Amino acid sequence: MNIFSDFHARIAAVLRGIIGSGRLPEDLDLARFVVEPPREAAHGDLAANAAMVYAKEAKQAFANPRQLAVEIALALSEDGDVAEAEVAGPGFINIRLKPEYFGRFLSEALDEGQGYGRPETSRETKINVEYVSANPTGPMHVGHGRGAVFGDALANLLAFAGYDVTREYYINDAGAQVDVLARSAYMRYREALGEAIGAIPEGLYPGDYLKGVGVSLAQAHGDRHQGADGEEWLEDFRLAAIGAMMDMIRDDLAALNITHEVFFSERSLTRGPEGDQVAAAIAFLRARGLVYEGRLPPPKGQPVEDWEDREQTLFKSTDFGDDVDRPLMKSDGSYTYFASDIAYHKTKIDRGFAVLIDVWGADHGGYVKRMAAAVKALSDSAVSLDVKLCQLVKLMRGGEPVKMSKRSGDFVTLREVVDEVGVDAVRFMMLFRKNDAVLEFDLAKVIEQSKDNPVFYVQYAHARAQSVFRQAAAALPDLDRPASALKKADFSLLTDEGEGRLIRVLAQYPRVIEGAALAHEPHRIAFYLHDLASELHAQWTRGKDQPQLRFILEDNKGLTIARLALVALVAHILASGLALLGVSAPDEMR
RNA sequence: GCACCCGUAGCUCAGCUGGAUAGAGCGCUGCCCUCCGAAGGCAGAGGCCAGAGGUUCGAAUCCUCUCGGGUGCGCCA
Repeated sequence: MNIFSDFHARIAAVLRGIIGSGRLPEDLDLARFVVEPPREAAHGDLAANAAMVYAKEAKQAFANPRQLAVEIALALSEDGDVAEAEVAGPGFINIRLKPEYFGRFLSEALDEGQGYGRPETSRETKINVEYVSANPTGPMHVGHGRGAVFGDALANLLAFAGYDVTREYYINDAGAQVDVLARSAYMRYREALGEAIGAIPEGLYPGDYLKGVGVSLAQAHGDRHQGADGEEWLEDFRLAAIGAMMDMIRDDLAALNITHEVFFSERSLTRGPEGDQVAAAIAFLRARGLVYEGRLPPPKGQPVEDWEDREQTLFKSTDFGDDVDRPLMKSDGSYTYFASDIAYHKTKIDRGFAVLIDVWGADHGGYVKRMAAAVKALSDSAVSLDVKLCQLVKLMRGGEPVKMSKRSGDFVTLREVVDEVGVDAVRFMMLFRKNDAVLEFDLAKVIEQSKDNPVFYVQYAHARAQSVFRQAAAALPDLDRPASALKKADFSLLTDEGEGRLIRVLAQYPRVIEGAALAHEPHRIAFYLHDLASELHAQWTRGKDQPQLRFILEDNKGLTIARLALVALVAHILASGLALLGVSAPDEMR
């Protein structure tokens, strides 16, 4: 149950009445106004801006927005659930709800349990979330981890919001880099056969993580390819190395509780059973007059050393808002990465997705416009693409940056971080920041058991709620089994101001979910949970100075049940919200 | 040179797609522990929302420009 959308509907009904009387236009867009929590609690429980939003349309029949507001407020005062509706400021309609309404709300929300907050409107839109898509050439680093956690939480969120979500990973297994990988594996293969290979040559991947691949290649091929002149081993080694890297990446992801439903191979676009899908995609665009042969001006800024002015195959991305048209073929006749990516996104469209979300690193920001242009061109603007860019992660320890030398291949891997601080800390902290803001991740702080550590703070709130139930069972063993009794609690007993605040925060959860899902911003959930935890901790603390505010009162079972119900709902939301973030909700944290 | 992202308290960051007197944590100042969990609690100071225009009932939020920081700029993915 969402009290904001409930009242949005009620106000819309009032507006329809006014439309019926001819004083507002027939085609008024009733989705334009909002019902929201007022900043000041003194303003009531709900605030609506309808009168101001429709000020223009109301000009004929109403002298000013306030007059329209007064009429709406008047109608609302007739509503049995409304205690008071008044007009404030330039035309805000402030609504105070009756306690019985909140009682019904709490009862219904408890009934929904952990499903509380799920949007009431069920949407069946198919959404594809492509995330991670790290190159299969080595272990994942912390930056990859951010995109991974972000994409995963976003997918959870969208699924909770009722969308049909597919989690997908695009394996970049077709370019020159995987040849480099294969050659690097070849060095390790020779090493495994006992050869002294010395330092890994410049341009190859030096990391130790390929040693295992070398060993298994040596086992599989013996010394057959040792000292080979040509590279007839390349194809086999490439496949083996990619396979091993993907296994490693999948393991790293599993350590973060991340699994994808689809792993889509770039190579399969040209070598799969469907034939050359890149050629097909280009032909598709060509048929629409969006591909041509032409010349591109040399790029400004840093001069390109070997710039060669030549005619090339270009996609007319400028027709769709890009800055320049983009090449589809390299000078050696092979496809550009962009061409493959066009074909890949075409498969998403062909597979019936109406919304595409790509999660990339911020360094790929320059690529967004052309991809958006491609999706528009491919779908005739019917499919939307939202590219979420994740900013970099600054790894810290106790306020000091963690040194990483990339040259020696000695960088901190995602796996090392997860092993050190745990999944919960990594996931929560990655989501406790907007995706496009740089994230400082302090290895020391995130495992601190203190109020300063948001991970702990939120998890502790859940543990504390559970602790209340344990205490209740011990203190009042003859209490009616809470689970069944909670719904029927007399919520009118919850008259304390702190309890009122808690209820108001609870009521916002569906709104937060909806907003976060719409904006593709899972961090909003993390911040909301922090607020909710804060409100629970605050109420708990008030019980220290004011014993009558404690959740458990041995001499007042009715009030105790009502308060336990409140705590139960908080716990449900904490558990469900944390689950969306992929963070555990422990029952105790001793 | 161009494009995109960012600029909010001393620091790290929110700000619910345009709402009312801009918030949180840390740090700072001052109080508070016999008490369901003090791994805390309460109160206070701290702001030209980078700057200047514009849009309107109303702007941190939208538009334009300027300044400052980051990212990227055929045949890398």
